[in-house]
Amino acid sequence: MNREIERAFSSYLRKNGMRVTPERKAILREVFALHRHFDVEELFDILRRKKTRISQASVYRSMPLFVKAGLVIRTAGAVGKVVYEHVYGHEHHDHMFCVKCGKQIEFNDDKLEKLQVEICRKYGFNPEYHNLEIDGLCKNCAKNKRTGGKYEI
Amino acid sequence: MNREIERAFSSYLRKNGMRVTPERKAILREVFALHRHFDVEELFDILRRKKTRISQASVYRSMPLFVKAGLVIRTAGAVGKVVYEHVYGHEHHDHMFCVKCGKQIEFNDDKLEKLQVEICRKYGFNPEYHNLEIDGLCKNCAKNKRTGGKYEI
DNA sequence: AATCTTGTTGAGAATCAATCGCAATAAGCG
DNA sequence: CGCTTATTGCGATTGATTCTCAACAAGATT
Ligand SMILES: [Mn+2]
Ligand SMILES: [Mn+2]
Ligand SMILES: [Zn+2]
Ligand SMILES: [Zn+2]
Repeated sequence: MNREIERAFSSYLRKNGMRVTPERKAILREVFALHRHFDVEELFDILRRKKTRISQASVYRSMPLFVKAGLVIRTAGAVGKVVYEHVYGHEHHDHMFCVKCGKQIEFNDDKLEKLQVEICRKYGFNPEYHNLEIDGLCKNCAKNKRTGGKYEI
Repeated sequence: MNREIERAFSSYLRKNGMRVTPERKAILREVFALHRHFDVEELFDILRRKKTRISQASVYRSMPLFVKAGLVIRTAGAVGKVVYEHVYGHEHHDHMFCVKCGKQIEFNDDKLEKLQVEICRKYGFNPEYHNLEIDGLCKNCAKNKRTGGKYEI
């Protein structure tokens, strides 16, 4: 993981009278080693499978800190589940999600971003953040005709 | 509530070998009397405050039926909570959500919808449904300078 | 380096939403 | 009116997240 990230987080902690602990650093390291969306359970499993003896409670307690520090966001996942993704050093993107095979496509369209801002202006709304998830069928699943599908909406 | 909705739902039930019960009808009636996003807890409270003696389990069991029948969707709410909204007879719309006062703006922009379809085509993706939530500050809250805010992201 | 203050940790209990199991009930059909 | 079987209510259960609290340790102070 990047030194820069660790420094950014430590700085955030100190600025808010919190402490830099090995647990927090270890969790953060895993978050940035995971290049996909994940939930706390997955993250905890990974930490447990390694030597670390970090408690579940600490993982749950750390996530909101990462979010507030601007390093991680809560993002799109199966509806109703809390899912995270690291964003520090990444560009903003939106998602397509195949309801049949679970495939996830990340995309970024400049025209779309601009259009959203424009629409907000019409409503006098000040956008800070947005989340767009398009559900449907990926190229593969679209041709192999639809059947059941484990990721029902 | 509209007779038409009840008929549509009854028809869906019969078509699938399920039964039309007074409980299901009562829950559906409340869902369509509620003109905003809601979670199961709210819905159950409303039902309980009225004469009805419908169990929580029945409410939880009914929601997926309404969704499958195309009368209701799971939609945007505080991230991580399961929130519903009735859609039968309503046009598709997206949401802006004020993180300070909780105000919700529903909007529909044709250009935005078309652009999304276009982007999907580029990825060979077959969109079926999408969910766009823009978080930020509403007109009012934007001028009254930002402070805390009970609806943190 | 030793000491002090106070934020943090781990473990398990507690909480909360959602689901389940089952006996009693009642929808739908002949 | 009966028969079949889906549905209900209730309480128990699961699963995720939060809380409690005593032991610990980060970071400031001397
Ligand atoms: Mn992503
Ligand atoms: Mn809406
Ligand atoms: Zn697919
Ligand atoms: Zn507002």
